[in-house]
Amino acid sequence: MALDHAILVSLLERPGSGYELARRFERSIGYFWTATHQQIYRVLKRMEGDGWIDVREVPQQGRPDKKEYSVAAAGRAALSAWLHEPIEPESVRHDLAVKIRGAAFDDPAALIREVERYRQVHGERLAHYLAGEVRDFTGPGAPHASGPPDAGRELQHVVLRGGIAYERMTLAWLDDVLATLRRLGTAR
Amino acid sequence: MALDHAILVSLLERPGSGYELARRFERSIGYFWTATHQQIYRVLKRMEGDGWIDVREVPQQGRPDKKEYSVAAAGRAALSAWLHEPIEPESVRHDLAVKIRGAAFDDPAALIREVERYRQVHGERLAHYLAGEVRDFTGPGAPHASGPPDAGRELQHVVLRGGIAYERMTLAWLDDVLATLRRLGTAR
DNA sequence: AGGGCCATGTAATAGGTTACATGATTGC
DNA sequence: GCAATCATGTAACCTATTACATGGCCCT
Repeated sequence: MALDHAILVSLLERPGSGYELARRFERSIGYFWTATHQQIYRVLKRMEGDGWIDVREVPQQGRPDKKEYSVAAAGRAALSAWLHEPIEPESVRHDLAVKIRGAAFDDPAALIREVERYRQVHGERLAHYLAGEVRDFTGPGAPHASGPPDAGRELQHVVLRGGIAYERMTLAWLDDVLATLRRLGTAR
Repeated sequence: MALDHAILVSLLERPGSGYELARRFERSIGYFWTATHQQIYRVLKRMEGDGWIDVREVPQQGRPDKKEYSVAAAGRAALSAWLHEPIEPESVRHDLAVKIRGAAFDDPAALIREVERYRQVHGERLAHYLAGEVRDFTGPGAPHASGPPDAGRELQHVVLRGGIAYERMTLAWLDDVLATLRRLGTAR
């Protein structure tokens, strides 16, 4: 279970409310860990009960008040313990791979449209990551573009590079899949 | 939920027992979908109840008897329906990415050993996939190495190529991560 | 005698998804 | 007036993981 730890990391990077965390899980952190607001509120409540995080009620005008969470000493210790604990590389789950093998018992050509849709989603994700990279890391207006090396920044960048590499690899593979499906469609 | 469908595909490729399916999920099918025997037995029972699969008791000598499952007409129809249903590309979950961003608040150098361990596991997976590719698809003794194009075979191969591409990409990224961590370790 | 493989399962717990629920403000 | 955004939550259900449980055969 790493949702706890993903939330702790996000709150260390910047304290925020459950709602704000949910938004981050749709963007940056969400590139490599997903969570819905329901999950987040549940985990926040549990971590607050365990003394891992502190809450501060923040009144706002023109908006509902919010609870701003920040990481407490116990939470930092729990994160540190987890960081030093070995974890096994997870196996992937690809619906699409199941569908491709299943297509052998159905109509392979019918899968082409589905694969094209996948291709488009991954193309959009890649464009989004690349835009984020320019904005936050490599572009001229990027924060601390020239300055002392910042560990947090470097680490965020290397994670983003992983996302970019993943999307590029996926796009190339989807092209391979499409070529294979088209070949099978015309072979007979 | 695609475990049902992954099992149906596997049983279409070759009927087998729950135990055999569990072994397949450690290998071939398991490259892109994981499941433990407990999950598999539960789903088999449910699919049998729904008439998606048929069972045949197979007595064996020197071994416990087994139940051999095969896909029934209703199961084939359910698979076909799922194949024609659009699915969203799933988001990834990478513990390691959480750890890398978390390392900014701990000791980045302490992560090096963990990343090296990951690197080794992925290197072994790649070697395993490549050996399987030679054995089953590209090697001289591969079945149907020369012959008419076989859709099932081609589709299994393109899925395997996806696994190979994934492992290669991951290894390259882990090298990038290691270089970044080492740079941060020596920078101060 | 002990470990590993074959073979099937139950039970408890944790984690994730979906649907429902409320209510104010801002902009079109 | 309607939709979107901000903000928080409950409840039901489904899925997945972990631990426990059994028992025979084969090999060293």
